[in-house]
Amino acid sequence: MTSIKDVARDVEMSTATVSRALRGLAGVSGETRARVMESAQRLGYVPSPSAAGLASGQTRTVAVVVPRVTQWFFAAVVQGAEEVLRESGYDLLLYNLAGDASARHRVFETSLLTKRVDAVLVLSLKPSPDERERLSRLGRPVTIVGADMPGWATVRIDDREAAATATSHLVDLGHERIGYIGGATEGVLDFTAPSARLTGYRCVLEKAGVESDPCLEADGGFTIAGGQEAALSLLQRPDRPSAVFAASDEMAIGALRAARELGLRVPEDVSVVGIDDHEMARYFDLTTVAQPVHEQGRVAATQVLAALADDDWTPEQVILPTELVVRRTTARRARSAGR
Amino acid sequence: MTSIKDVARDVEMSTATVSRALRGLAGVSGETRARVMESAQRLGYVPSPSAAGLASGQTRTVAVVVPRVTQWFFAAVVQGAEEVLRESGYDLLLYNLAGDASARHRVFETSLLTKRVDAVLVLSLKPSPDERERLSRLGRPVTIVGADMPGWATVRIDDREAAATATSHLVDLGHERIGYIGGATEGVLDFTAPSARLTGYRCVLEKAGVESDPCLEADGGFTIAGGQEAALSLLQRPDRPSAVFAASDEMAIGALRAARELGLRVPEDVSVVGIDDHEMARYFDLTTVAQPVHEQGRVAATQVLAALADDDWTPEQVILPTELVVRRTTARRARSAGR
DNA sequence: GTGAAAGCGCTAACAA
DNA sequence: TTGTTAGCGCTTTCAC
Repeated sequence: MTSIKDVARDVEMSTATVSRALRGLAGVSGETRARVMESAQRLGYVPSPSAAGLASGQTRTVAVVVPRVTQWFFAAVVQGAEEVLRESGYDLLLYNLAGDASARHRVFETSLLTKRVDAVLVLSLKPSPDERERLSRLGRPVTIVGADMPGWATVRIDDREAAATATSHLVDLGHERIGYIGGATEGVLDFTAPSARLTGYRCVLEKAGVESDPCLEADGGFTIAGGQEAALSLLQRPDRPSAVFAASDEMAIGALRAARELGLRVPEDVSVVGIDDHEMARYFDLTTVAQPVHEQGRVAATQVLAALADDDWTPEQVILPTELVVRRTTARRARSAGR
Repeated sequence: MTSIKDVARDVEMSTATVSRALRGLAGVSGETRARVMESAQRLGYVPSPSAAGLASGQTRTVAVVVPRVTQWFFAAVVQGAEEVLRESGYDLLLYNLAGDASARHRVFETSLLTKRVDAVLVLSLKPSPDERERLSRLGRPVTIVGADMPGWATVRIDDREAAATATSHLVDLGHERIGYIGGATEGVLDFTAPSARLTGYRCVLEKAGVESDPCLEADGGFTIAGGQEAALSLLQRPDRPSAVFAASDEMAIGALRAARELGLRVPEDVSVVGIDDHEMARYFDLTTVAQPVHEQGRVAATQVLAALADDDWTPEQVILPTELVVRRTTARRARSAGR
C-alpha cells in the first residue's frame, strides 16, 4: 500500500506539505500542489481514514440511527441524508434498530458511537433523558429527524397541524364520526409524532363541536398489519365511523384493506385519509397529507455538516411544510353512513 | 477521553496486556482480565476504532453498495445484513447509488473503499469488468447479492427458474398470450436478473408451444411507474394479452394500476403475476413468486464474515429457494379474454 | 502470563 | 511556502 511517505519521497518534499497539498489547504504553491497530485495519482495513493482519523480526531463519518430501514419513510430520509453527506465526502454509518430494544440499548447505552463518528442523525426516535445525556456527552452535533425535542436540533413537520389538516378535510366533507388510528404514544421506539397527531385530531373534532369518543381511537402501531387490525375493530362497531384518519399512510393502507374485507366501499361507505404521501399512496388512490420525506434527510444532513463546520453553531429547529393531497379514498359523507 | 494507557496505569499493567484482556485474547490470567474489565468499565474507557484500525489494518466495517435504499427489496437485504454484522461487532457503511451513474463511478472507480472497509456487499449490480478488477484489487472479501457472477461469491435466487414458475402458473391457467414486463438487460444499474427472468419467461412459452411475440415484451424499468406504463402499452393493444408477468412486484403493482385505469378487471380480464413477494403484495392480493429477501442479506453478511475469519476461504455461490404464492390477481383464462 | 518497544499513516504545532 | 517533530491510541512482535 502506498502511503503519504511514498508520495513525499517521490516529489522530494515533506509529508506535511504533501498532506496539505492533498487536502487542498492554503499555503501550498500551485506548482507543488500539481506535482503532488500528479504523483499521488501515478502512485495510486489512497489516504487511510484510520490514520487521518487518529491524527485529526475526525472520522468524516456520520451515524444515522433508524428504527427500521425497511420502512419507506426511513429509507427515504436515509437516502436524502446520504446524498448530501456523500457530496461533502462524509460516509454514512447505518444503525438499524429494527424494532429491537436491545439494539437500541446498544447504540445509545454503550458508547458505540464514541470516537466512531463526527455527528449523529436520529430518525423519529425521542431519546430518553438518559439517552439524551449520553448523546450530548458525545460532544458531537446531533440532529433529530421527525420528532420534537426542545433544545435540540430537529427537522420535522408540524405533526399536530398535519393531523389537523387531515381531520379537517374529513370534517369539511360532512363526517362526524371519525375514527383515529395512531400508535403508542410511548414505548421502545419512542416517537413524538403519535401524540402530536392524536392531539391534532382531537382539537379539530372539538372545534367542530363533535364530541370525541375514545372508542374511536385505535392503535395501529404504525404498520400496515396494525392499521388493518385497528380499522377492523373500528369498522365492525355497530356505531362505526363514516371516516377514518390514520396517522400514517401505511396504517391507512391497512385500513383500506380492512374495509375491503368487511365489504365496505371506499369512499362511499367509509373515507380514509393518511399522512406521509408514501410512494404507494397514489397506487391506492389514497388521500393523504404529504410531507417532504427525502428533503428532511437532506436538511438534517446539511444541518450537522453546518454544525461541524461552524464552532459556534446553535441548534436549529426546522419545520417543513405539509400539504393535503386529495385522491379518491375520501368523499362527502353519505346520508346513511356512520348512522 | 480515557485511553488504554489510563486503564493500564490504573491496573498497573502494560497496555499490551490491557489490549489483550479487552479483546478476549488467550494468554491473560482470569484475574488480570477481570481487573482490566472492571477498570475499563469504571473509567468509562471506549476503544478508538481509528487507532485499532491503524494498528491492525482492520476496520471492522463492511461496505454495502445498494442501487437505491428506498426500494423495499434493497432495504430488506440491508436490514438482514445489518443484523448479522452488528452481532459480530461490525459496522455497516452504506453506499447508496440512487440511480446516479456518477455515484456508482465514485464508489467503484476511485478507491473510496480502499483502507475503509474489511469487506464489501454489492446488491443487485453486476460490476463491469473494470469494476471487477478494482474490486478484486481491494483484496477484501466481496459478495454479490442478487446477481450472477461466476467466480465470485454470490447470494441470489434462480431468476430463470423464478420467472419460469411465474410463467408456468399462467400457462397452467390456460393463458396463451402472456405479456412480459421486465427491465433493461444492461445499463447503469446493471443487473443480471432481468435477462435471466426474460429467458425463463421465453423458455416456458416455447415449451408450451406458444410462439413468443416480441410485441408482448415491454420494459418497466423495475419501478411502479415504469410497470404501469409498460402495462398500459401492452393492454391497449388490439391483441392484448390475457395475462401479464412482471419481473418484479413493483412493476406488477404498476400493471395492476394500468389495468384499473383501462377499466379491465383483474383477474377476470387480465391476470397479473410478479416476483418478490414485496411487503405490499398481499395488500394488492398479488400473486407472486416469493424470494427470501431478508435472508439473502443475512447469508451474504455471514459469507463475508466467514471469509474474513478464514484465510483459505473460497467463494461460494448460494442459491436460495423461491416459492409461488397464489393470491387473487391470477385466474383461469376467460373464454373471451385475450381475443 | 506479562512487558518493552516499535510502529501503523497521518495531522498539527512550531520553526524556518 | 515548506520542513521538523511529535504525537494520535492502539496492536504486535519479540523478549522474558
